[in-house]
Amino acid sequence: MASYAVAADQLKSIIERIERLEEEKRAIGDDIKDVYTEAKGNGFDTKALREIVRMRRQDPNERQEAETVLEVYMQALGMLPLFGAAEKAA
Amino acid sequence: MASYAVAADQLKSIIERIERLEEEKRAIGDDIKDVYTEAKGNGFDTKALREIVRMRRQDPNERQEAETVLEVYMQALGMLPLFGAAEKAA
Amino acid sequence: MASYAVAADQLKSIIERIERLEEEKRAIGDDIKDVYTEAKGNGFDTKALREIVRMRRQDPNERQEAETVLEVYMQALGMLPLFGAAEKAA
Amino acid sequence: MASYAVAADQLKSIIERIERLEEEKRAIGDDIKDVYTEAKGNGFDTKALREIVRMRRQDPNERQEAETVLEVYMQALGMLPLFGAAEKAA
DNA sequence: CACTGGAAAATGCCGC
DNA sequence: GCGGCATTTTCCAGTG
Repeated sequence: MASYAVAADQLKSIIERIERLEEEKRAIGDDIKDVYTEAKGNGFDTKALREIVRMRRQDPNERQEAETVLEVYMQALGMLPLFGAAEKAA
Repeated sequence: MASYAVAADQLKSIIERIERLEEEKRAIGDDIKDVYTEAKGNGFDTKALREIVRMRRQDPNERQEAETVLEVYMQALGMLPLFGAAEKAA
Repeated sequence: MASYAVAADQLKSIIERIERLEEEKRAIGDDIKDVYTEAKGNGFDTKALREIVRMRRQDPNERQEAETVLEVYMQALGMLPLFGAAEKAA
Repeated sequence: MASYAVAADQLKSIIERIERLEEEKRAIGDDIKDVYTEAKGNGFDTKALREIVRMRRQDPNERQEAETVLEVYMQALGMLPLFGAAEKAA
């Protein structure tokens, strides 16, 4: 019977730890939002900012590969790639 | 009192119409998923496919503008744009 | 070389199928919007309507989670289960 | 010309602040994952744990929607409200 | 007409 | 390794 009590205590502890961490995470998420809002107020384009952040987060090699696949498909569809592939080889 | 009954009938009708339409919408969503799955089975890169679809959906001018902003930011951050801007002017 | 052409055709076919399906999906989305708009014109509260639809959509899921250990955990945490176990067996 | 430099500095600052915050956020996300992993090692069902956390998170929202016409609609549709209106007034 | 909040899509992760 | 789930991000309608 005591074991149930122990389990209940454990459970409570787990849930509370998670909730505390999630609260922190949410707070930081809000901070991030604030930075974007402030940036916007200073005339920056938040969508472009987000894209920059995303690009920097990615592995350059992966990004490169993804881009290459994309261009092959665009070629096949007759969509001119915005930029030539040739100069990349250089 | 009858007016309540009428309203209840109207309400039911509204809800059911929406639910029917949402069911259709969901079914089409499943179809789309199937196409991607099949494409994947044929060796296509679904992520790139999704990007192609997204690009074709976008207004070319908007895409162009967004890209321009992005490059300005990348320049300012010393991130070499993957492709030169010069050739675009051409 | 022909294989590239084939792949290009396949690719076009895939993209077009997706685009067609997405167009259908979008049209249905518009229909749904129309129903809400019309309902609003008849004095219904669209927000509440959406809530109703959401609730009815979620119900089946809740039934499925009946077999989880959820209730045991809720008991241990002093959260009353929404419904007694007895009535579920019924 | 100096203004460009200023803007570039501002931009760098913004990006770096976001990246720092995202790193913190990611770290906390990892901590949360760790708690779940540890709990699992102690015999808890992580899926049920997540459900508990979600339920506790949603409760406040449900309280807020108390003032909607939801119940009227539910009545009209023969859906019993989860809780009586009387106890809400309390 | 910009902004906030909510729905939809997409990405990433975990379990099988 | 893949399918399904959860999270995250994006989009869009409603609102001030």
